Formats: sequence, structure tokens, C-alpha cells
Amino acid sequence: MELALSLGDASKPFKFLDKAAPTKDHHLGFCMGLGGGGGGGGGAAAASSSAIAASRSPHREIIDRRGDDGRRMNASASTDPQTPLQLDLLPFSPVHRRPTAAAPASEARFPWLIATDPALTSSAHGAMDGSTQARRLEVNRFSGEEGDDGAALSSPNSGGSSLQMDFGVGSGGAGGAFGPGKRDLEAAEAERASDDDENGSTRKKLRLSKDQSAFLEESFKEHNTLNPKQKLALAKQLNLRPRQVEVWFQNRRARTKLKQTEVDCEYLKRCCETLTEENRRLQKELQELRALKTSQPFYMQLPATTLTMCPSCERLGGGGGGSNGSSSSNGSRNVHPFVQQLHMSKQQQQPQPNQPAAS
DNA sequence: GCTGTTTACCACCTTACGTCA
DNA sequence: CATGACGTAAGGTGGTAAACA
Repeated sequence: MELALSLGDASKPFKFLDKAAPTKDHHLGFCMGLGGGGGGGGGAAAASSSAIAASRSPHREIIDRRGDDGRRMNASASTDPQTPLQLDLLPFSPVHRRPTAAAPASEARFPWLIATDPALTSSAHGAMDGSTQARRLEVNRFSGEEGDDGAALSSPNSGGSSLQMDFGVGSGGAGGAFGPGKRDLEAAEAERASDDDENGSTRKKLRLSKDQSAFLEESFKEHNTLNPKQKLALAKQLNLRPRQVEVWFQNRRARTKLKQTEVDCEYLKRCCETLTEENRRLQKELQELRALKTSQPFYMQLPATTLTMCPSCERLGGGGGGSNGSSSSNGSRNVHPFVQQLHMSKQQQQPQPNQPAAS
């Protein structure tokens, strides 16, 4: 029995898989790869690996400035039918957070951009979330300052840093009623001190706020990859570094792929169980037929003219090979389902009085 | 037109940190 | 309070494509 499984092609729950399809090999058959160890290949690109390594930087957005003018687009972005300029796809999106008349509206939609109303965040996410959010934003601000990347760009953090500072302190002050508020403020101060001590040399773990994550999630639903303009706009809107937005999308794609792999694995497991059960049933059926053959050798004496060709695979249905029972009773020989079907039909046509009841 | 370099992005793996039970 | 599991932001590496000299 041959089986062909096509995973990911039959049901495409994620449209971005379509984009990735040309670069992937979709093997038919019972073959699955989990994880896989990135890239085998090697080859010509290895020659320039040193140059690549030299070009890599933790503050990549400083170096990768060419993306701003849109001259370079990656494969997925180039196939994107949408123009790089649009950010209108983003839900309830003010395009840029600039000191324009539209700015207040955008800030009202993004509570983390509001510096003077801690009650807004605390009412939206509870007292704990409001205070922690204040701390997180403060951390983000420091992380933005610890590197020189923010200054190199249009400095997405520069516009709101002082506001965030005020917000954080205000939250802590107004959070006198909030139990964790003081702790968070102290933690933020401790982090600030540690930042001063270590000059940003250590990696700081920043948790994005729920609103930031939700907004990124919405954007991810629209398109799972970003072009430079979208990345910059998102970073501005969310008051994050472009690198943070980029990393979030990378990790989000990885999570999606992992989940899809789990779904595929579950599906394969079910297929395997079904096939095992089918195989067990067929084996049992085969044993019964062999037992029948030994007890009633009449059907081995059928004339050669009764041999029938299987319509599907053009194999002989009569078991071919003469009347020698030893050859056909060889356990290692495959018995075509068509043969079994033939045998069963013969049994029905010529019932024997002493024939054991076949299942 | 071809080739090598640079730049930017990606997937993948890993690490470090925050949160929670 | 300590601890381990888990989720996730971020770093590192190798590969690839486009732009450019």
C-alpha cells in the first residue's frame, strides 16, 4: 500500500505559508522534518561569511539605513502587492505620531503614549498592569538610550522619553494605593542604577505591554512580514525601536511555525494510528484467507483463463505462478488487496458446506 | 554582462530574563 | 521565600537576494 500525504498544501491556515512556498521543498510522501538544524547548504555564500559577520551588529538599524529609501526589498516584501508606503492597513491607525492635529486622536487610542493619565492605564489593565506598564515603558526608554541606535535613526524614543519618564513617576506616585507600584518603581530605579553601572553592556529583558503586543498582533494578522516603512511606522506608533519590532515579528513567525508544526505532527500521528489499524485489519484478513486456502485448495486449481488483471495497477489477480501452494503461501510475499477481493468473491460464488465462517 | 562586495533581511538556534504555579 | 517550568525578547550565525562598484 502506498500513501501520499501532502502537509501544508491541503489546508493552509496561514496565508504567509503561500509566500514561503516557493523557497521550500514540499516532498510528497510520509516525510516530516521537525526543527531541522538551519540550513545545510553552505556553499558559495560561505566565502563571504566573514564580510557578513563583520557587517552584523546588535544595533543593526543603524547600519541598515538603506531600507529607509525602499531600494532594497526582501523576497517576501517584494511580492507583497501592497505598496511600502501604506500603514493604513493597521487597525485604527494614525499613520504617524507627529505633533499634528491627528496626534491627540492617536494618543487616545494608544494609552501607552499618554503620559499624564495613569488612571487610564490602571483602569484599562488593572492597577498592577498600570504600574508595571509604567515600569516597562521606562525600561524601554532606557534600553533605547543605552545604545546609540536611537540617535542614529529618527529616534522613535526621543519624542516620548520625557513623557514616559513623567508617566512612570506619576504612576508610582499616584499608585500609592497600588501595592506593587512602589515595588515597580524601586525596581525601575534599580534597573536604572544598574544601567548606569554597566552602561548598557548587559542585555535587558523588556516585556512589551499588552497593548503593544495586541497592536503588533493585529499588524501581524495583516501581514506577517514588514517592509522598512511599516517597521519604522510601527516602531513610532508603539514607541519602540525598529529593531524591537523586527525581532517581535521574527519571533512571532517562529511561534506560528512551531504551532503549525505541532498541528502537522498531531495530524501525522492520527494518520499513523489509522494506518496501523488498517494494516492490522488487513493482516488479520490475510491470515484468514491463508487458512482458508490450506483447508480448501480448490481455488488454486482455477484455470489460467480466469486470471484477472487488477484495473488499478495492472497486476495479475489470480496469484499467478502455478498451483504450487508453497510459493503462494510464502509469508513475505505481498498479497494485493485485489487478490483478496477476488478470493472473497469466489467464496461467495462457490460456498462450501464445511467452509468456516469468514469474517 | 559578469563578478565581488556590501547591505538588509530571514530562519533557526540559543540565551537570558520575567512571570507564575 | 525558593524553585522549576514556561513564555518570550533578544543575541548569534548562516543563508539569500538586491544594489552597486
